[in-house]
Amino acid sequence: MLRYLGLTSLHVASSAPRISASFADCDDIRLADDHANAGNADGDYRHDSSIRGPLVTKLKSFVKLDVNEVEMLEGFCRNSRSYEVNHNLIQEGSNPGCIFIVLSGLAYRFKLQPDGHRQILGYLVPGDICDLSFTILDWADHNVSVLVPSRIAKFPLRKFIDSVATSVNVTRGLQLAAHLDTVIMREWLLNTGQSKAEQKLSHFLCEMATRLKKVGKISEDGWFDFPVNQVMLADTIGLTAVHINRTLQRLRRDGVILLDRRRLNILDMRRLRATANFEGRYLNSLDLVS
Amino acid sequence: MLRYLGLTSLHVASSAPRISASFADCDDIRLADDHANAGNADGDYRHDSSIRGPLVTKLKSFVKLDVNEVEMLEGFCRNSRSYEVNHNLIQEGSNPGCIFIVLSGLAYRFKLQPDGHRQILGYLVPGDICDLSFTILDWADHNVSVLVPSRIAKFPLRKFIDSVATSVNVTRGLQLAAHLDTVIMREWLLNTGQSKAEQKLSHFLCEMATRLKKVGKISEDGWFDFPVNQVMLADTIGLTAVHINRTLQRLRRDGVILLDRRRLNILDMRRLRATANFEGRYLNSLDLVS
DNA sequence: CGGAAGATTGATAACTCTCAAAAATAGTGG
DNA sequence: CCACTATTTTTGAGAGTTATCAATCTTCCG
Repeated sequence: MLRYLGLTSLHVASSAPRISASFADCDDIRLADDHANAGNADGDYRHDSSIRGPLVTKLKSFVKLDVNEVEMLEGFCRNSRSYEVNHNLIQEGSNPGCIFIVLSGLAYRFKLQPDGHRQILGYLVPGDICDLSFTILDWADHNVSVLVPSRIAKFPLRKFIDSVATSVNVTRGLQLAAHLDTVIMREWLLNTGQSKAEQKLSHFLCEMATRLKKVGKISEDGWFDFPVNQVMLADTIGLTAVHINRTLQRLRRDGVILLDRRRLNILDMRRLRATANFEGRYLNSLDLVS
Repeated sequence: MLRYLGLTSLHVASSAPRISASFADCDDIRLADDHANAGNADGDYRHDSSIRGPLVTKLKSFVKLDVNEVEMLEGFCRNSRSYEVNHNLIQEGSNPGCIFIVLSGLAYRFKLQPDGHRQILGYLVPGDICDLSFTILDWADHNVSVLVPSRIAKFPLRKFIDSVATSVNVTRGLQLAAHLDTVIMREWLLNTGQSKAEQKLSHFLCEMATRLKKVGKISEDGWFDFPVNQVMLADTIGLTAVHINRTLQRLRRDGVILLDRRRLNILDMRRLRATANFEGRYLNSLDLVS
């Protein structure tokens, strides 16, 4: 029952004014290991997500999985460790030879240009894999780094490909996961093409909130860890940090969001979505209808 | 030998001041049909590209193909027709049930927002397929339209998937083609994140020139059809048409490009690449090393 | 020829960047 | 727990870039 206590304490903590660890890895370490072989009967999703780890939760939103398939996915996550801030998981131009699965924390994809410009290309929340495209070409065209202390599983690419091939459902689930990455990227293209800073920023906040909510990282009172600093926000949506700062201030002044010490609370989602022109559908468009 | 005459006339025409048809479909119609069953021995690539059609050329840059595999690809292109400007190939939210292969001309992917903003997400040059992701999910998250009169092949999705599955090389070639689309999209994200109009526009021109050159659409004297008007350029890189106009003028005044009546000539590629921070490597990174 | 679409121009407003400095916060070791 | 440093956030002023709007000119096409 210790495991449940661990979970409970997490949930309780989340209504306290500050959750220091929901993004850090300490909470989830035991979960990932203790419950690897659990094989519980299907419960509700919130329950599942905590017990089974985020990868299973994510794939279960795409496809039905039997016990063996869940076991396979958990096997991918068994060998995990904690990475410190700024650890480079994948280097542009390298051949990683393995895939990484984010179990807790936050990672990001980015490119660097000779002129110093850093463009952030995407974020990886718990349950996300980097990089499924290695099953096609084991050569990275961009970097992946860790944003906060994160627990991340590593699994040999060759074994991964062979395992996945044994299950139609897992194969399809992972294909859909990869496709969702593409869909999100297209939405980013749409968003960065917008002219106004407030709209771009709002859209990004909407997306992150929606994705984090899906993996249970937002507490009931609406607060969630949001460790993306203003320089990163700038490199994400293609503005300067100073301008990000002023845009955030406007959102705060208008009572749309609260943002303090790397924790965010969206007070007026309706308004944020409106200014963002945010249609969350693309994030759920691949989900099972059932 | 009529076929060769057809080719020759195309090549000759390309050194004349104006090539009216290199983007239009009339030239390629016969090629696609007449040579579907040619099965020539391997010649040099330039030769292949004209005779075999752009799809085979493209995949041959990724993988080695035997006669049967070439035949399969040509089979995909056999049922082709000409589409007029602005014909909508794929509608957001629809289930096309087939794939389209651009044989000649130019098509583009785009999204429309409620506020009227149109974002162009990518261009399809001859040899490009839309959309390989339908093999995963037959549901379009964006639109695809035709920019100039274009010859485009249509092939049933179900049959496509089954055929492809019979060949390891074709499967891998198509996977790489899909992956290249992703790589290009990431580069767009990098590019649209840049701050300066001149850089963004230059980068886009570099990319299009490089891709079109690869499929033999640029004549020896450097001219090529470039039917992307200033409104579309604006919607591509996220600026207004007026600003595009002024940026183009600067590029012309500086002697970097010539652009007249939908035909473009890049006079100073070195300078264009420099202002664009363009590293064409990403476009060739999946090619066979051989 | 005549209308439609596309390109160009000018003036002005709005937005975003740059630079530099100060304030607040986070992280570290004593 | 405090002191100290590094990082991050905030502020201000001014310059530079881009958007907006409306009009004119050019090209395209039937």
